[in-house]
Amino acid sequence: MAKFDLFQFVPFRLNRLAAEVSAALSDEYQARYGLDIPEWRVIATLGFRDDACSAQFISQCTRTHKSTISRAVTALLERELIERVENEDDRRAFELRLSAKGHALYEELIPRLLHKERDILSCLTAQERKDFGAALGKIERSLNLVQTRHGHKAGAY
Amino acid sequence: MAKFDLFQFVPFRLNRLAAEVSAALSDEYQARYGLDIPEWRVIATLGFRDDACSAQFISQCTRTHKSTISRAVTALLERELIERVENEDDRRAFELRLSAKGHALYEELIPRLLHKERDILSCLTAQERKDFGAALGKIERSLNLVQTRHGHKAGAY
DNA sequence: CTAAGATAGTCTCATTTGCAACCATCTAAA
DNA sequence: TTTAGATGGTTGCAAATGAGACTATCTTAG
Repeated sequence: MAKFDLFQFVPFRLNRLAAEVSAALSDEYQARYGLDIPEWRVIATLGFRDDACSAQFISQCTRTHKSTISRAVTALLERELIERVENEDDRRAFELRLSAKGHALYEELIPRLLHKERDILSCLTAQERKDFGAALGKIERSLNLVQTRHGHKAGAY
Repeated sequence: MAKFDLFQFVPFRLNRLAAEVSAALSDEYQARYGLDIPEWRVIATLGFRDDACSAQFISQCTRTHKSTISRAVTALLERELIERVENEDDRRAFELRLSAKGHALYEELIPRLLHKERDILSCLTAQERKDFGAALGKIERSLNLVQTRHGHKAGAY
């Protein structure tokens, strides 16, 4: 059998790398702002979109379980970082959006995170970064992880 | 502020991708062989190395908490997939190695996993795969995730 | 209109995991 | 040697997470 090298095995490397990068970032949003990962994902999704969106939407596009998102939403509502209003068209769903306070946090946090990302990727040349991103994109598309313009997982509809 | 795009944010993408790839692989080692992720990591590390190694070593090179490894080792001992012998030089540590049964499982599992990996990366050209691996390597090295020939985390010693 | 099934969100429960205390052993320094 | 601190491994506990039941609401077929 061809010798197997765990440290060359891409799934393993992705896991390890993702864990490490997350740990590096959590210094920013966790230690400084008291956000855990699901909460940060809610904030990031709401901040990214100008209009409101549902918990379901956040769950789908961040690939986080709906119960996890539900808890994060509850916590963020209590901290008044987001707002929730009834959806007139569908009273099961709620429209979520950042509050002014949440938006301020978002605007403060984003540059820090982008800076961290730049740090982490600074070991690559500009071309390598571009190629790396493109490769990630290809793999994402082939695994059906990508969002369409309207934020729905391609292939899920 | 420059508009932030969560879906272009590499840390987020790595997390999502790693989770998805792990899920795809766990069909193999979980459903088929009843191994969870930490157990698979123990098996993979022991199978990769010809000689025995300690739980501590596995913990370090897979970046998995030592208590998690300890539990995985206990489970694998019970299933007789690995063996543990006292280390004469240091009676705190144990030498771990695959049992014959464990080795058979390893030999059976590895081709399946490599096949899955190939599937996942088949959306890339050979050159892109090479470049992607190289980029991962650069990032790993810059984050100090890489192992030396003797299996120690570079920079940790 | 009604019934059956789908969907949004919450909640409870079981599992997983990290943390940290702990024990045993080893190392180094006085 | 003695002692203080480091290290390998285990375990109890608490926090985080996913599965899935459940309620309320919506949709669609008849």
